[in-house]
Amino acid sequence: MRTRRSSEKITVSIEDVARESGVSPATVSRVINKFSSVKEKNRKAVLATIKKLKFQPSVFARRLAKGKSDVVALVIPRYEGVFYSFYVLELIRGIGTLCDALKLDLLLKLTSAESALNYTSMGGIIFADIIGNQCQLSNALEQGIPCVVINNYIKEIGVSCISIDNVKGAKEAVNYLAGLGHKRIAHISGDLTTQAARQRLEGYKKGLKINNIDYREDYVVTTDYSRGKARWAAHKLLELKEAPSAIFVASDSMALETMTVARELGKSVPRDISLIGFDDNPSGLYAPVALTTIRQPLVKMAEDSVKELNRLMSSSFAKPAKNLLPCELVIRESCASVR
Amino acid sequence: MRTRRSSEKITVSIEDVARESGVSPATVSRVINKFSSVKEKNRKAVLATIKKLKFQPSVFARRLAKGKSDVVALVIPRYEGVFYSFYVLELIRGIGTLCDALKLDLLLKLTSAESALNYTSMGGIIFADIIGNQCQLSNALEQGIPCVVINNYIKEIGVSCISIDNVKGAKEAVNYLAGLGHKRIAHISGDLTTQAARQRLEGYKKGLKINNIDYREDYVVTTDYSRGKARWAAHKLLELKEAPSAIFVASDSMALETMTVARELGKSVPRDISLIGFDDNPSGLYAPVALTTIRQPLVKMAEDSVKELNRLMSSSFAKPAKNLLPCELVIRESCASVR
DNA sequence: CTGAAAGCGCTAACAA
DNA sequence: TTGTTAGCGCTTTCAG
Repeated sequence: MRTRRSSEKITVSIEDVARESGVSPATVSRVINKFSSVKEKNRKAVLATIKKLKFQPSVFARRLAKGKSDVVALVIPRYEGVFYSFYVLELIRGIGTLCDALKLDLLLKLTSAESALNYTSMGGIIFADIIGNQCQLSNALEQGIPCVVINNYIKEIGVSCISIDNVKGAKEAVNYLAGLGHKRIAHISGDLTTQAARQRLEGYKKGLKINNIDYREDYVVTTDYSRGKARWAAHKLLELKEAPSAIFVASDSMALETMTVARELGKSVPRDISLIGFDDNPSGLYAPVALTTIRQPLVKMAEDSVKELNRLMSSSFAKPAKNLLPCELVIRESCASVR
Repeated sequence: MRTRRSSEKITVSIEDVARESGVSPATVSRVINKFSSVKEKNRKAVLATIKKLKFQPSVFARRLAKGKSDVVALVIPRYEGVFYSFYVLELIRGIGTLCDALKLDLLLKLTSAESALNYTSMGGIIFADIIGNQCQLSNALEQGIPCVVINNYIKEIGVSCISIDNVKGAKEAVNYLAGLGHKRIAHISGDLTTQAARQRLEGYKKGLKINNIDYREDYVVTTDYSRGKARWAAHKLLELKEAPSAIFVASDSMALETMTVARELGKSVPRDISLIGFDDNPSGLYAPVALTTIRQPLVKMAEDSVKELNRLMSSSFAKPAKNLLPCELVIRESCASVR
């Protein structure tokens, strides 16, 4: 006897379709799953009833029976300033669009680094970054769930990584400034708990070395990527007795804040101070002086991450792959050469 | 006999926990679901085994058995320019954070307006906007799924709406300009297939009327919210024989584009042309001249939408509610008074 | 307070 | 080519 909890929501099941079409549930299932073995006549009948009854196969029942899930979880560690970084939005855009195309469900996990995830619903996980949530990553891996990490090149663990060459990008930025004749080049660094910030700092140092410029501790100020901190850092640098003539800033949004501070202090960009950012945030285009920056291929990273995850999800034999994408110097108007 | 498909993924089930703790599956289930009836001793034992075995209850099995889902789907119609509007990101941020807090799963559906959704997985739906996807909305409603619509005040249908008072906001913008002495006030409108754009246009007209300014057709240019179109519209208006002295632009990103065009044409903002936007996009702060704008409480809208959806999902008797939030004039530097 | 047993809606052998 | 049947892992009466 069919007991229905109450008349709350009327769900039409595969059995209803089967009865109505005069076939067995199995045949209906075969039609849904596009088995070629079903006789054309039956297929048509089933398809017709499905439409007539507005039947939609229960996603949960199907996943339970199949023993696997086509859900991609996008885990975004929630830290101060993530959302001002332009980074996340582009990622979501790229990942969301591709998931839709590949008929994968996208589960958005905007969560604190410590919170435990229930992995049973996830067919695979994309980590937008690893910031204090290594634990989530290693647990997932231990559970045998395919994972892709964006923005972090992790050598130690066998996990797929899609990241950009931050060191090279930063080096290039400094190189460019040095090429314009700058000797006093400072750096506003991001949150050093992120690998990207650490690598950009490293690239900055390398860039100096290549150009035989001595590293000065007072020329490096560390922030948490937030605008507030950027403002503070900009003041610190611009009010230095021997102020820098150029600053490489670890993100565009912070570079824009720096530009604002400079103007408030009566300094002209790029005449008095050259500025170069990182991200290619479109806001940089609308700044008083268009911002020179390092562009990272965010949408490509996003798409690659889904493709890679899909590959891992499709075959249990697939081995994780590491991928390092190049970034590109975008010259606009915020840097001048010094005579 | 337990047949396991292959040794692919080892899942530990509620039965394993039961056996290991010397109780029945039902008791384990009761512990998981925090039934107060379980004897303390048993609860402890079960909890211990759960930890020991790293057991996580299968989300799918649970949903199937319970017959309901705690998944919130956020449907974002994918149209040209959605992602440049700042709007979406703020929404995702607010919704994502609150869903996490309420332990609701967030399913992101970045999809074209025509594509059919499988509603069986969704406990409720938030529509980020209704743009050509009325069909998805009415189907969902017909299936009895709780829905909340953001950014659209739909009178005709019994569905919860969270929107802002676009008409009033636009009126206020025009009022402000008129108050500064402007008579030649133009409008760059957004995509008129969106309700927001239509209402802003309406508010613009009302604002003119209140101030006894005649409506001129050549002073209104319609776009699709994209930057390219904004550029075109700006040219069209600024190169008019009798050019306007002020423009109310339907979005900040378009206002910024307009500002750029004005400067390219050698016009100074706000001396030659006053500009006011809509959104309070932070980019406006970094513009050559800080943008005056109308602020909409996006994060509040986002949070309210989740709360409202949660209310609807919690009780099948809950009736949909309509909510109109006010917006606020933010005066910065892009408008000047005319003598 | 606990356990047995019957589903939830679908898939996947196995037979026919 | 199709139907029968036994699960997938959990919840939920209903007894006890």
